[in-house]
Amino acid sequence: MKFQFDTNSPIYLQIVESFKSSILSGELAPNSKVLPVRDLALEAGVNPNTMQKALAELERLELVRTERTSGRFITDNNEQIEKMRKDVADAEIKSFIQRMEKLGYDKNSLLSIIEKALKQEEQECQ
Amino acid sequence: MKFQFDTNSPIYLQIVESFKSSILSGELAPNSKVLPVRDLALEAGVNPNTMQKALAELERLELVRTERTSGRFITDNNEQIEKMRKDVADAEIKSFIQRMEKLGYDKNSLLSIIEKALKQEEQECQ
DNA sequence: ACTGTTGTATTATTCACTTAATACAACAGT
DNA sequence: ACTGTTGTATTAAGTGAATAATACAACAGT
Repeated sequence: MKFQFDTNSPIYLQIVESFKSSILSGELAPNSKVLPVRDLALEAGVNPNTMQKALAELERLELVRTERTSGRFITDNNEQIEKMRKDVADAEIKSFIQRMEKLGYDKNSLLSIIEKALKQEEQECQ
Repeated sequence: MKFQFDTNSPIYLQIVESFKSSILSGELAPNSKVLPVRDLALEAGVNPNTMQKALAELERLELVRTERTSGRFITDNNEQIEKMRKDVADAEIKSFIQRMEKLGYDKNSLLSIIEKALKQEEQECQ
């Protein structure tokens, strides 16, 4: 798990978002073990305190649980995961539409533009 | 022009983005006059220094020019505006697709989800 | 020439994020 | 019981964003 940070928002929040996506997509399986804080910090190239802050936030979101002192685990609440996944996707879409509209694209033009972008990406991946 | 800031990225950058969209969409007409820094700061509820920093960045991006001491004006370079608008939209779409894919949505499911969201929003606006 | 409006520069303070270096607490495995 | 691995807490220092309070510089309009 490699992180690439941008300088314009707190690192720990970028870590939270990265984990969140991985958990919601299932890339990190429910109930699977999370690496120790120190290892994760080393891997991501950040201070252990920063990683700890990110994990504490993930715990607050109930995406991760702590079993002192065996370590941390991805939540096993599949319903919660599926619900959050839908909520996050919904928010993502809404914010995307809003930003595109502020750029002057109306709802009609949006669909065709996205279609074009998707087709282009498919070709590039081949 | 009202701003609503979130706490997780620098205010001055959020201001830059807001102006940028308004300029690229044409909401702020080319060559039109920009309000004085102090007024804008007051309107946005931020410190004049913060607004000044945002405007300096917009100038660096050549979206705004300064005529000391008449004030600031939106650029009149329409080609540049149109080019930037396309570039920004393209980046916006790419980043959106990438984030949705990290959430586990493949390209096929994306289109239908967006269609649904667009239809839903149209109804809500009526 | 004067005055007001404009952008710009300077200095200081506060606050959150980040790093750093430790120390402590709880338990699993032996 | 011992040891190592885990999470957690604490204190300090450095950095950049934001605010605050001024002061200065350049010109337009009169």
